[in-house]
Amino acid sequence: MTDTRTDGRTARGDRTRRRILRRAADIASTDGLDGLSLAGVARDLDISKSGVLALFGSKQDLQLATIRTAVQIFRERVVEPAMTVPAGLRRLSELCENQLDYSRSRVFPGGCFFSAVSAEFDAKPGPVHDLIAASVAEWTELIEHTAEQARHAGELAPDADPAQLAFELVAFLDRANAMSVLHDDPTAYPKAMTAIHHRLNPRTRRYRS
Amino acid sequence: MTDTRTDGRTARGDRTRRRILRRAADIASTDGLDGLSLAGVARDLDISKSGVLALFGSKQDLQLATIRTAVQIFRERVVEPAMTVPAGLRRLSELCENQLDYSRSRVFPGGCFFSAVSAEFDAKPGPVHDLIAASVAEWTELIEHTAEQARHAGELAPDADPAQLAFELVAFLDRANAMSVLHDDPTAYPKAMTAIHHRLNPRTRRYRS
DNA sequence: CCTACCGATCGGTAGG
DNA sequence: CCTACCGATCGGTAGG
Repeated sequence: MTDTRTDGRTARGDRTRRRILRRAADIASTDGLDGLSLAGVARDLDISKSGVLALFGSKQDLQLATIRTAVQIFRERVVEPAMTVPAGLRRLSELCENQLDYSRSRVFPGGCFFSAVSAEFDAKPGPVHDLIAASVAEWTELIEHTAEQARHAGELAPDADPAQLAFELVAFLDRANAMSVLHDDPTAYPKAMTAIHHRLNPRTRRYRS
Repeated sequence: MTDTRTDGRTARGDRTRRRILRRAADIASTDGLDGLSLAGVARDLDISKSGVLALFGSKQDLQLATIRTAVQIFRERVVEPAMTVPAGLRRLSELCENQLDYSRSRVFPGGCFFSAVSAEFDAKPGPVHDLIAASVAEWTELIEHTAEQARHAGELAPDADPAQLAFELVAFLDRANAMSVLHDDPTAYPKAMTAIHHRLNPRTRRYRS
């Protein structure tokens, strides 16, 4: 069970698993998690459909593992780099800029992975919906929490509303992604940057909820 | 060709066609335009799959006709009622409120039809993508045009940026729909209303781009 | 990880 | 609008 031959097989399985998941996340960002087919991802990676199924058990399990992979990529690309700057307004700005950069640079070919699959599963009950909703909520709560830290640090007006601010910031981020992917509109990201800076910069920080 | 028997058949075909399209729009708002299947809509309406195909020609033609139906419903529900109030700030406000009401009241069971199908087809080239993009652009251009009218009427600062204002307003509308459908969050629409009023109300109209 | 298979469902056609 | 059919593709299983 633990000899080198079995270890080699396990290691190979892990590598294949990661290749499948990365490809699955790319496919899902353009075609959706339902549009993601076992046969399709297998064909792309030159393995058999049953090979994919042997590693993941069922299509739904592949969908769930794909979402977890996208969460990990999002964390590495957007969240973790912002944790190197101090909590508060600077970190809030950094999170927004990183998210726009993640969308703009097409880390996933269909733009933001979560915008794509949220709209697909928002009205469909089940474990896939629930994992997407929890993953998205984690992000919006981070934005809101960071806004609250900024308020506590005196970087926002004492009567500022962190939940309202988070709503507006996330709205700008999502809208920029949608405009860019649907219309290929180059003004999308600059408009989001302008809107975000108006909410976060000193000159307009007097703005109240 | 024009006797009563043929007329009766044509009239029956039109009625069936409308029933199919209204049902197809409901299905597409939750399951997407690809999730919409000829057999599925036929089953729901107790007609044969080939009956649907006889009336629409192909699945893609059904998808295109479904989008046109949703556009018509959106116009009747959101745009036309706002045309009874004067152009400018009041109409801009009315358009936003009507859109929130259209989303909140679930005219389509999956929330805003266009948010659902935009995310589905934004990264897929073809005539369905193009019709969705054109329909969505018509709406955002109406918002921008109305903001421009408000500026000309002196209801916005002379240096206000209608395109930037439209970006922010549409962002709030889309975000409220997404939060409500994905998380069933009751705070979504009030937050959008708050954000919109801050952009459009006298007290904060001094806000500049 | 593989081949070989299963039933179900898909979009679409033939012919009426 | 219908019945009867087509090939293709789907997710999944058997057995290795």
